[in-house]
Amino acid sequence: MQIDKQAATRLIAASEWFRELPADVVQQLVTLARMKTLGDGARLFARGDEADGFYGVMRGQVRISSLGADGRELLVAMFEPGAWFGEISMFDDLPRTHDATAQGDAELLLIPKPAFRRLLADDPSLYPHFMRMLCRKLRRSFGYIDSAAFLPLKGRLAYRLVELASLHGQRQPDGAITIGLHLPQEELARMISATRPSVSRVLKALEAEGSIALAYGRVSVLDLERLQALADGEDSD
Amino acid sequence: MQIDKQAATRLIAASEWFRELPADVVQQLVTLARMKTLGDGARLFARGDEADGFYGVMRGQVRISSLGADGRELLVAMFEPGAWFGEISMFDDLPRTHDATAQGDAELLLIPKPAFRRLLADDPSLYPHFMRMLCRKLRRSFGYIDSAAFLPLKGRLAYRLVELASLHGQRQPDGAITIGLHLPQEELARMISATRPSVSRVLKALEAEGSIALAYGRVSVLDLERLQALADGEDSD
DNA sequence: GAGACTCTGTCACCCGGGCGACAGTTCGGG
DNA sequence: CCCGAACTGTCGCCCGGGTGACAGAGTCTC
Repeated sequence: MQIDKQAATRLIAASEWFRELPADVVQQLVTLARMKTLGDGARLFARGDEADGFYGVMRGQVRISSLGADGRELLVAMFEPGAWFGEISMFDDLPRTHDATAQGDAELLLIPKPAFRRLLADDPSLYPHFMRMLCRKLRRSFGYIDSAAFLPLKGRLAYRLVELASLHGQRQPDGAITIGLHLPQEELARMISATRPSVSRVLKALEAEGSIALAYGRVSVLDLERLQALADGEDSD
Repeated sequence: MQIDKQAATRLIAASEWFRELPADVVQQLVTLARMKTLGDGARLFARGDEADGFYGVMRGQVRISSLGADGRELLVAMFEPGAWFGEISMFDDLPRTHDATAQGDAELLLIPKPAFRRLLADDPSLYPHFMRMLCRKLRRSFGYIDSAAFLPLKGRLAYRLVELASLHGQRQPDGAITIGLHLPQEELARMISATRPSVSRVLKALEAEGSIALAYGRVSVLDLERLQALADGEDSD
């Protein structure tokens, strides 16, 4: 698997994780990095697997999810080109917390764990930044927990749409925010642990209110304030 | 507020967070630490507050919780003497993520944020350890999210009891594990976002199975395996 | 040991949302 | 351009668990 040094350098240097690294360290990482190609639906790792390294997305998408004992899936995140994931096991040396599978053909850059750890050991000044990244993830988890604990389906969906808009949203000339993911209702349902028909009902309701616009496998946010209010539990139905 | 140097030294030196610190640094922390006394039910901080420091429990208990828009409470954790909390805001400099109130009269040790940050700055070798602590918290969050997403009430309760047993359990001579907290059903209900009557029903069922023993405001675990199986979603009702 | 408070058991009623199913629509590939 | 696959709208039925309420039991205080 030939590695595209240009692209790898860009992926690393532009990432939130490594953007503060000096150029020579980035180059060093590039030489240590490996390429990984995955076909649509291929599993990268599963919860409980020992971790091989830290992954960056070059092409395609990676789906992060949890599987219930009954086979139901909780869709935790979708990573797109430029994003990095899998860091937790780098820091605590424990197994993977989630499943990761390719969504569409994907190309990933892998920084092997030894390389990552050496990077840290060589330059401890990286820690504060990485720490902040972890804290951010924790805060996001707490937000999700609260939304799951307090909100009815409509609120949870609104919460998730706000998040998706901020992570994957593209502002349109008319002010709408299109979510740049293939988002069938089934997929949304898996994100908020609900069922497809329920999501359908609520989406229709939100559309009727004018809060969102719907297209085949696609959602746009028209009234972010309104969704935010719903996500905050302002139950003005 | 006079600070008991003996006790403070013990609290710091024995903690999971600071146990690797050399004695002189511990002493330095003691001199920088402040004492805080809280009456029953007094609020230490609320979500959104700016953070003043890192807290250790000397006496009493601290309740960590989240408040929904409708006033419902999600009980996240109860900290007892020896435990430390409030670290997230130390690392990312952002506001508190949860509410903290005293449960019964409590005495806390506060390491002010500047002191904590200086500690880190002076000795970056502390980072890896703190990072692991954060990762642990993240993993716990993920566990909670999964349990909330996949398990019915009975499973969620079992999950929580297993956790409580490991955090607050005291092994009895007869092999039972008594949970060393005052645990009325109302309290359990707040932990798993359910209602008291439902918890009552499920507790009775678990008692009838012989998985737990109940007393007034107290729960003992008799069959940890069984609870674990329920928490894993093995739905052999 | 009386009274107050807290905790527990258990009702009857209700409702959000799951389940299963099916028809209609949109899209994409040959 | 057509066919099959993927997606959506919408049923009717059902059930886990919420709501409100009340009586009984345990515990603490004075």
